[in-house]
Parts: sequence; C-alpha cells; structure tokens
Amino acid sequence: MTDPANTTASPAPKSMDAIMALCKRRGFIFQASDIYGGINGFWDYGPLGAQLKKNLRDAWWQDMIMRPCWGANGPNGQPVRCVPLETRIIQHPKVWEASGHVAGFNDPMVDDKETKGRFRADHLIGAFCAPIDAPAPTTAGLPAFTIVSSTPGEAVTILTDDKKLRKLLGVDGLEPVAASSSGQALFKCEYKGKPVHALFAQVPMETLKAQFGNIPSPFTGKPGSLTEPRQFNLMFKTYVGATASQDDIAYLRPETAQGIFVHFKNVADTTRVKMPFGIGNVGTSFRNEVTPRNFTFRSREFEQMELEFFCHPDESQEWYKFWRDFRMEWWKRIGLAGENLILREHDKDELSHYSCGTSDVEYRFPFTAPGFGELEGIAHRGNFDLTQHQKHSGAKMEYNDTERGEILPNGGRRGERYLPHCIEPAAGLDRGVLAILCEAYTKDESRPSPEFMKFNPRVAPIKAAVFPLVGKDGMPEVADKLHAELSARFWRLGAIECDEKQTIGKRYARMDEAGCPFCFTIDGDTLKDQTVTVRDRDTGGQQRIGIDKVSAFVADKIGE
RNA sequence: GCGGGCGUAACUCAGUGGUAGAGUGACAGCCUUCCAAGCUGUACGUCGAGGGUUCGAAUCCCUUCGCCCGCUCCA
Repeated sequence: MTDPANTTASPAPKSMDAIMALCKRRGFIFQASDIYGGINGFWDYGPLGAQLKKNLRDAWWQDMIMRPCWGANGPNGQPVRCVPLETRIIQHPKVWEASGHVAGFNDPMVDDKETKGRFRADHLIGAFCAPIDAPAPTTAGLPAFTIVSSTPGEAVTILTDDKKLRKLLGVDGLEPVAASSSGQALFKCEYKGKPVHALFAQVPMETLKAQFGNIPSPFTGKPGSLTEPRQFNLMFKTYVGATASQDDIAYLRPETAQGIFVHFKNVADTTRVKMPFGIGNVGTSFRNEVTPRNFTFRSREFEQMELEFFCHPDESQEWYKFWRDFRMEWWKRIGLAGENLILREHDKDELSHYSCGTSDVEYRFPFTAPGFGELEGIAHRGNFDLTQHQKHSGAKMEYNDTERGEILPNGGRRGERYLPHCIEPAAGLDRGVLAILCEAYTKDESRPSPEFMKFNPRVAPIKAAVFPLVGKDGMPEVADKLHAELSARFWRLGAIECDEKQTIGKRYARMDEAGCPFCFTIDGDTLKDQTVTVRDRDTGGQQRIGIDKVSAFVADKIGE
C-alpha cells in the first residue's frame, strides 16, 4: 500500500462497516462457512456478488482477450493479439521451484531488523569458538559470529575471499585443522586477536529459536537484531494421490502466470500467433497469508486475471508503457473513474532484480484511506520466467521470429531466434469487485433510498427492473410481457427483475440497494399511449419512452 | 505474530444474574396511479462455539472461533 504522505485531499471515507452490512444484507458477500463460525481469510459471494464478479471477469475477458484494448492498435501499429489459456491450480512442483516461489517462501526465515537482510534459518552458519588449548568446541553454545551460507565449507570460502567481512566480524588467519566432515568444518583462526578453534556448523534450530536475541547478526556481527525464525508458508501444500507421502507433495498455485509460461511454446506452436502476442489466464490462486485482513482484500483464496504479453526485447519498453496506460483506462471505464484510482510507478529500489519497470493500479479503499491498495500490477518481467523454465525443465523456450533477420534472395526473412520479453498485467478479480463495491456505495440522506449502489451498468448484476405501478388494471400483464422481452434479450448479461409487491417507492429503494441502474414502470398512461417511465437510479429522475424502445434503451446503456 | 474492541433476528442495536426485546427489513392481505407512504397480520433466535461457577447465565470466569482497528508482515 502506498504511503499516504503524497496523496491528494480525500473525501470523507465511506464506512466499511456500512458497506459490509449492505453486502451481507443484499447478498453480495457472505462469510465462508458462515454457520460454522466462518473460516479465517475466506469469503463467499452471494447471488448478486456472484453475478457482479462474473460481469467483471467477462469484461476483462472481452477487453483483454477477445477484442484487446477495445480494438485499438498497439505501439507497433497493429491490432493487439491475445489468446486465452486455462491452466491447473496444481502444477508440477518443479514449476514453483523454477518460479522461485518454493525456495523463497517455504522455509523458516530470519530477518535482521537492523539491516533488513533476510535469510533462510537453515543457512545460518555459526562459528563456535573455544580457546586453542581447550577441548574442541561443539555446537552446544552460542556462535561467536555467523555467516549466511548453505554449507560450512562455503561459509569458510566466503570468509576467506572477503576481507571486508573478516574485518567486520573480527576474524583472520583461517587454517583448516581437520578434513571437513559432513556439515561441519574445524578451523584454527584468530578471533578478535586471540587464537581459537572455530567449528563452522549450521546453527541448530533449537538454538536459533531460543537464543535469536543473543546470536550475532551475519550482517553486522552484533547480537540483538535478529528475529525469531518464522515460517512463511505462503504456499498451500497438498498431496497428489492417495498415499500422502513426502514424495507426493504438491502446491496450490500462488499465481496463474506460471501456467502461461509453461505453455508458452505450446501456444506459439499451435495457434499461429505471431510475436508480439499475449496469453491470458483467469483463475483461482491461493496464498497462506500471514494476516488475512480487510474484508475480501487479502483473502487466502482469490481469483486473478493475468495476461502475459510476449514481445521482442527491443520493443518491450513501449509495450510496457502501452499496457500500463491501457490498464489504468480500463479500470476507469469499468467504473472506478474518480480520484480514488491512481497509477503508481514503482521506485527503482522496489523493483524485482529482473524487472525494469513495474506499475500498480491502486484504489483508495475506505480501509486504506488516505493511502491506496493494489488492484493490479503491470510488470516488465524481461525474460526472467522463460529463462527460469528453460533452465529447470530443459525445454527450449526460444521463439523463432520469421519476420525478423536479414532479407533472403527470395524476399523472405532469415528469421531470428530469441527469448521474448514479457509484460505482465496481473489483476486481482476479487479486489476489483471489492473496489467496485466500495466505489459504488453511496449514501445520500436526502434521498428516499439513502443507501444505494452506483454500479456501472456494464457490471451491474441486475440490469433492469420492470414494475407495474399498481397490481391491477392490466398493468401486471403488460409488465410481465416487457419483462419477458427484456429477459430474452439480456439474460446473458445479468438479471432482469419484475416486481409488483409493495409500494413503488419500496421497490425503487430495493433496486437502488442492489445497484440496478434502470427501472421501467407501467402506469395508467402506458395502457393509453404505449409509453413507460424510465427511472434513473443515480438521480431518481424519470422520463417517458415508448415501450417498444425499452430494449434498445437498455442495450445502449449497458454497452451491448 | 503482538495489543485493543466487538460478536444477541436478514440489518442496526437494547438487554449486565431471574419469562430473549425494539426499530428496520422480509412475507401475506387490504389500500394505493411514482419514491423505504398507510392499515392489519405472520414468520424469523444453537444470544458465535465449548466448558465452568450458580437454584438459575445473553449477563460472571476459562478456553476457542470469527470480524474490525492499530502495530508487524506482505516473494
């Protein structure tokens, strides 16, 4: 989330409690496993929420895959080309090794609070020292100093090669005493000027857990700044097959993107797509969040809409900017048009080591205000992922671009082989829904219906409602007919409601809370002149149109 | 992970040791020709869960689950 310091003056934040109450009351969002007391970090969608979410997902699919960027040309002057893909939640475990997810976050990690350095707890090699004439040291006590390394032997090598580090830690003159056994290495050296025996070995986990406050930091040599080893099990573990042994461990994906990289060649080889092109994947992902918080914002199960757009390295910067700008426009057009939406370019020190540009589309949620929360990240990932998968799988990921290379005598091109670069607009579907709910929620005490949901008609779960003003004089029959006509035409996009119960004001109010943009009312005049009133949700205003024009009116408003 | 707050009807909440309540909403009927209007009626509760104290617990104690807030964390 963004530091609130550099934000513009914000309007009074909406009450998250009120939004959550409405979500429950009207069936947008329920707590998962509600009758059992709920389960931390999981939320379900009710009837209106499920349709709202589907409409947002469909909008992404349409505007990113089927007709990318509303039919606009890309920076190369050509229409943008994208194809869909659907990959599994469970992938081969090696996929997550290649992507870096397993290595980075499946081990207990220790942080150094002073330097912000982080390392795997089992990579902390300690030097256990004892005076030269005393019995040989063991790993029972506290290490005199520590080094981050995967093996004791490597730790000694690091020390030997790094004069600066030796000085920092106060050690010098390393000489092996005995051949290193597995997991340990005994050396003679000077520590803070005194000759000692130093046993290099992994700091036992029990020692680290109990004494983390007294163990010297590998970055400063001083104790007191290390944190307790903490398990970052952000990957959901499961077992494939019925035996559930260690060999059968698999993970639920933490992102959909890797499925795309895995199939990059398959798609390129089978669909006649030509560089540049994108592959989109929508699906559920899982992260064992440390702290699920803020309604659905940080859920443990969530849905992503990810596009990986592949292009020639030379064109990657232009495409990065293109996607970044388009994605911002897209969210605006979907209904987040106000000043609560910002595009934020990451600072250099925020970037991953392989990325040469990342932006976030961020929304000012009531619970982040005056700061912002991430809706989507647009990252220039270079060729990092394809390189990783090429390395780990052994499969060749190079693309043969037949539109590049020198011109041959026959007029064709020689072709150029390269690893494409990749631009990744990765959006959170559930976060998008939440942002839309927050943006749509409006409170206006001066209205007969003070609370209402100002959904963009394209995503509104209920597209229109038809009411007979009163339940007699043939009005219900006319309403039923109009309702049937609208349903037949628009059922693919959302619900068309028909309601003759209660007073008209109550029915309008009900639709306002559900975010239905238009209500059509059959009244006495309808029977005489074949017109109905259209009541606008946001203004409460009315106009009369011919009953035969209603369908076209709706189609126009919902952008069909 | 730490600290604070909360949990009673679909929603908002009252009830602090003695028969579980109100408003709103929902539903049915009447009425009603455009904005939660009116009248009548109906339904809706494991008082978050488990245990303890007590003659008796929504209420006191312990445990636990969930949500919210603040720190922390967030590849």
